[in-house]
Amino acid sequence: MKVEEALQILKDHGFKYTGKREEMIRICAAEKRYLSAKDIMERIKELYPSLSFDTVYRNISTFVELGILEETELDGEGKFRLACSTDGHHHHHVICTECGKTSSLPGCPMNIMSAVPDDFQVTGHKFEVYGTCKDCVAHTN
Amino acid sequence: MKVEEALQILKDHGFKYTGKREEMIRICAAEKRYLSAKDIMERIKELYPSLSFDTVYRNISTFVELGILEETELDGEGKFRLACSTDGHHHHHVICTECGKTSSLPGCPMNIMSAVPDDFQVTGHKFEVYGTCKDCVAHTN
DNA sequence: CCTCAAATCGGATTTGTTCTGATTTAATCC
DNA sequence: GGATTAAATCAGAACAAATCCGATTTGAGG
Repeated sequence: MKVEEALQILKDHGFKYTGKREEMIRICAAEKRYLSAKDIMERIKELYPSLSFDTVYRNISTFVELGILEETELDGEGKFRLACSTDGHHHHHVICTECGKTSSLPGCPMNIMSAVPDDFQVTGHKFEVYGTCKDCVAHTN
Repeated sequence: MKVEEALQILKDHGFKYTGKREEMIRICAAEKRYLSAKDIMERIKELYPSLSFDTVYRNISTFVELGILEETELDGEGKFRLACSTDGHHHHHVICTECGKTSSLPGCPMNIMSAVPDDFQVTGHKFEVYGTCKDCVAHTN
């Protein structure tokens, strides 16, 4: 997803444009990596030194609800990255547990889903591969 | 996994036997369901009314490290269930997001893993299907 | 039994996140 | 363009899950 698309989605849903929102999206768009709320805070401080965490958290959850950001959970805290599903097919990621960097995996093991017992109404699924990326392996040596 | 197996694992690793540990394992063994630390606390209060969180949390993480319990995260809190991988093949679950109830899925989409880029050293993976179980669907109607 | 490390207690503390009420600001309408 | 208004932001309090701490108890081995 591109920054402009994300801003359009916000507009289409009647949300106001603010420089802070755009900057948050830009920060997420800048890296193929999951960022924590704290990471985003840190980066946004350059442009908006007095941004409160409330704003960051509230905007993040708006973005997640609108499908602008994807969420996962690492080390007991929420991590976020710009959604990329709209770029093409539904797919999943390998995630570096050290730095959050991601890489796409082709396809989705949805075929298994046909084996889900009838007494469950499926609402979603998560498939994530965890690992250590080249850079982080190097660092720990 | 059976309660006796779990206790044996503890013994083999030089951990002491305590009634509280056994009871925690029994509680988890009693249901094919993910329980939160709070759930476990509640249930154990019948036998041990004055158990402290610390004990529950510390024991839970010991159990997870030893592979006695499996961990996941729902609604921003850790949930746990007795590991069942040792019962047979490596597999995954459908999880009811309302009550934590689980049902097994056959196989694992590890075949996709061959597509993981070389610059990632894989350490683990998670595949979970989420849904609402029959009972919980009925409840919300 | 005695000893000692491990386990537990109880409460304080930390950390990530959400809430609240007051203030500011972007979009709309005259 | 200026007034209006609902949304966005702020600052800090409040919250909940989880961890840490020093003091006390307890299981296992000698």
